[in-house]
Amino acid sequence: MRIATFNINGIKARISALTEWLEGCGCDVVCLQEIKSEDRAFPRAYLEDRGWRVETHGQKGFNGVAVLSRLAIEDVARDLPGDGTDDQARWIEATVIGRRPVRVCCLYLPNGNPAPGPRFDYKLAWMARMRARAAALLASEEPIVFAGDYNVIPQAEDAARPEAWVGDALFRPESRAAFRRLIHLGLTDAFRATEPGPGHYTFWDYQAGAWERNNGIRIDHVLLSPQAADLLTGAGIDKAVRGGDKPSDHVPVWIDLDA
DNA sequence: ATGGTCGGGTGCCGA
Repeated sequence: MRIATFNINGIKARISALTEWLEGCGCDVVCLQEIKSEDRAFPRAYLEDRGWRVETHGQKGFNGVAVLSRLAIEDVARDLPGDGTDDQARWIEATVIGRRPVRVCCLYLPNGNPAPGPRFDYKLAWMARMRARAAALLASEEPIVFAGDYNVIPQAEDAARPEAWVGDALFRPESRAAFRRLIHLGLTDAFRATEPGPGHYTFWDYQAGAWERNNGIRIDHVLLSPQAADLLTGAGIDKAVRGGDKPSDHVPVWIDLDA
């Protein structure tokens, strides 16, 4: 089972590039972030006609997540528990049925800038809520995948120019510590389990020729429960997508599970 | 549309 995560930065602007990538990626399940669309405006029928089951959790204008699946989907849940006043569409989870079922959580973690400030407070509170949700799911001892745009640069080696990110909400010690608290639950960073070392990025800013200079950061991650990590056979970053026509500023990250 | 660049809710704001 191949599962990917891709922050598409707007479904309307990305439908062509997304379709082209979907047709060649070999994915069974795709987690999308920043669909920037209400559910009723999402091109559900277009994707269903191409063989995908579609579950969305959108809102007008920004944020928004979706799960596409070639496999049967069960038990879809929207919103991250823990704050009934949070109306931002950043979380959807569902069970996909391969040779065995896998719980897939698709997340768009808050950016948090400017930091410090209320946006940064919201990011850290959201990460604490995610930790609680992950701990609750881990009690099932089933394969669970947490795939999405984490808006966290875990280590200096995950940025081409780490010095440029000091003080940014994506690289502040509090954000990195909260990411480590997720890892310390027993989760595995699937890409890092496969590809150690510097020079692997998933985001290049549209500004200042970041792509041409390879000035990237690794902020899109797939974390695995121990039972999912047992099934991991490969992981990768589809870097070439960034050089295509009308690209997102993020590229897809994928994993293969023996499931 | 801006500083540099994209996306959308718009005539800017979020990233």
